[in-house]
Amino acid sequence: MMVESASETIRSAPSGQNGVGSLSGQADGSGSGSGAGAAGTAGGGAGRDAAAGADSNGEMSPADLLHFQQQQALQVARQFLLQQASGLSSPGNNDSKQAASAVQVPVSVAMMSPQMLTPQQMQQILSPPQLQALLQQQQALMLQQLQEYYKKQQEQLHLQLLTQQQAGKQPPKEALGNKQLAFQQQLLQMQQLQQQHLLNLQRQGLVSLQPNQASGPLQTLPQAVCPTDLPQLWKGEGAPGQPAEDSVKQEGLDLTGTATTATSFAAPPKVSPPLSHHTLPNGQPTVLTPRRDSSSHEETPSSHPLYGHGECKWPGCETLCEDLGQFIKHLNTEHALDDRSTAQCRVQMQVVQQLEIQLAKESERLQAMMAHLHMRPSEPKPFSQPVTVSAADSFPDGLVHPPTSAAAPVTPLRPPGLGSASLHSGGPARRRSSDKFCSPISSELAQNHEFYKNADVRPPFTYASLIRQAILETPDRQLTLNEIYNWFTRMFAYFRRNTATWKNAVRHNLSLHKCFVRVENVKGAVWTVDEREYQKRRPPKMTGSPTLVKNMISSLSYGALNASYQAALAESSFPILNSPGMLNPGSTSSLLPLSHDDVGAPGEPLPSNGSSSPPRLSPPQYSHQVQVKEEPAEAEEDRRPGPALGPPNPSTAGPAEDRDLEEELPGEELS
DNA sequence: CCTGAATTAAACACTT
DNA sequence: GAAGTGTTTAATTCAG
Repeated sequence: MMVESASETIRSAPSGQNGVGSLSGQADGSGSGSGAGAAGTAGGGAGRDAAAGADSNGEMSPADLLHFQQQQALQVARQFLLQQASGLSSPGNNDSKQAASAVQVPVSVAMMSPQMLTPQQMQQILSPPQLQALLQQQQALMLQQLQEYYKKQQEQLHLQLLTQQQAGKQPPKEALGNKQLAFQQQLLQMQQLQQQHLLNLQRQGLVSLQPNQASGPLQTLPQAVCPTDLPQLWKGEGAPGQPAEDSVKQEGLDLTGTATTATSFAAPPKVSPPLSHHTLPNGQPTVLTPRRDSSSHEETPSSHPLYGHGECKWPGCETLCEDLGQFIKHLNTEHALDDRSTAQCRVQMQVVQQLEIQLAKESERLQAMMAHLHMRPSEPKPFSQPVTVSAADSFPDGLVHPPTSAAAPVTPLRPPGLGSASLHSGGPARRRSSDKFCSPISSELAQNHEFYKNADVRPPFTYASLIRQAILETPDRQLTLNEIYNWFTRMFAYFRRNTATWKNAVRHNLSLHKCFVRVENVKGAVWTVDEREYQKRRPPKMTGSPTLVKNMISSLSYGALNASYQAALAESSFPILNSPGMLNPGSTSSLLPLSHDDVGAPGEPLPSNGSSSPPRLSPPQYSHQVQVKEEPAEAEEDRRPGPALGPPNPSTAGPAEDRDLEEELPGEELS
């Protein structure tokens, strides 16, 4: 299986280069090939290029390999995610009859999405002493077990890693083996992450995974639960549209006798202490419910989270076991601590991680919504923040973390604020809506600087905006072509390869856009940016569709969550929505740079722009600017590029810009 | 469906 | 002549 998928991915990889855009890339290749039939040269070129791509893949570099493996791991994770999501509806399905094993606690608790319960509610449900005792008991128990296992695992993993790394040094012959090893390493990383996550969650008390799943990632889950549905979940009505009645009923009967939030949450008290037969192979009990058979709670109720409905719930296993004893035996033999198991664990970890991230997002969104509506959230971010942080910081071992960027461990392949754009959006850099309306390249870049620097992910900006950024970042706002190249390679890992392509694109953009002005300098030709031109070329879209502007503004101001907004969020996870700043309604500062860049405030917050005044942009100004910004630009277009950059923000950049231009290009251009 | 923007590829001219 | 730089054209894709 490994082999097949590997080769397949390799095959498809060439065109995409970054794997992401393989589809469009291929289409491109063939398209231009056939289309270029008319133009003989072009066709030949395309063909040759494709061949070259294949070549380069034949001898995949280690980096490529790793990248490809990352993609694959993610793929697998996504699949699992889907599975888990569909199996979600039957949360506590597993037996509760049996004296609950330690793991069971979180199971039942999990269903109730505790993070949504206020302390008050909890107190209503349980008497304080009860609650206290319960919590302590469970937490201690879980913690102990998890830590124990985690420790063991660590040692094992370490050893494995060492051996793997050694083995991985062998060259071509064992390419395949190496791939597997590397893949497993990836998976190991994931697993560790997951373990840690679980620990953290447990520490935070009563936090479990089920709710996350219930609110699954909008991007991936087919039956994603929209935020408005969540309350229903809290009420114990089961996942909407899912045949979860059985499990719910079961849970209710066994534990509490009712299915309401309150009572079902009270279930845990029954949970009896340790008694688990052996150390649990993985600390996350709830997730491994089968999607389909979850409703049929036939045979043996078991105390093991990995055992249910007479079969092993280990991912991809489904081995039938007569009873618990047999299952335990099976578990110990088939799912011992080996490479495969750890790999699978790792995948599962990724699943959980994704879900947690999603939950965090939703929580934050809720916060923002409530803030907007002047409601006071009863519980300010139970663990939405920790989710992100915990993965990164609470890693005692430091064993196999991606040495890349800080962002990498949490969201391996995508920049924190960037969402899935680079992950599974169509082409690499094509169609970057973020570039148009949402993402301020400067702030986005500042935030994810490390990420782009290290991750081989194509930045979601247009060449033009990147070039501009490069130029504007310099003190004198001018760069030679070569310096621009260097900036690209310095700032983005992605541009460290494929040089011919993007360099050509850079040159092309420099020539194509009027906003880039070539200036003969003492030391040769340098390129500068004509901000006015740059701004001019963007507005049209905004002016063209007032509704769009409106939507955007409302989004920015946390207005109604209209459908398009949701869709956009789900689909592409706009940076603007995900960026930390945006999640905090109060922080106008984060909001400002955002628009001020792409709205085109000429005065970019540059390190050293002596002339234009960077620190202006007060909120009111900003919003005003958004709405009006077109006018000046267009008027300016018709008229001459005079001092009229419009009322909103005239004096700042306009004149300054002018001065710059006049200085650098003696009047000639600006036609 | 049309249009504009962006990307990619390629040819060509010019300079070093 | 090769390499780098700059300009231009064309094809394609995508979003509005």
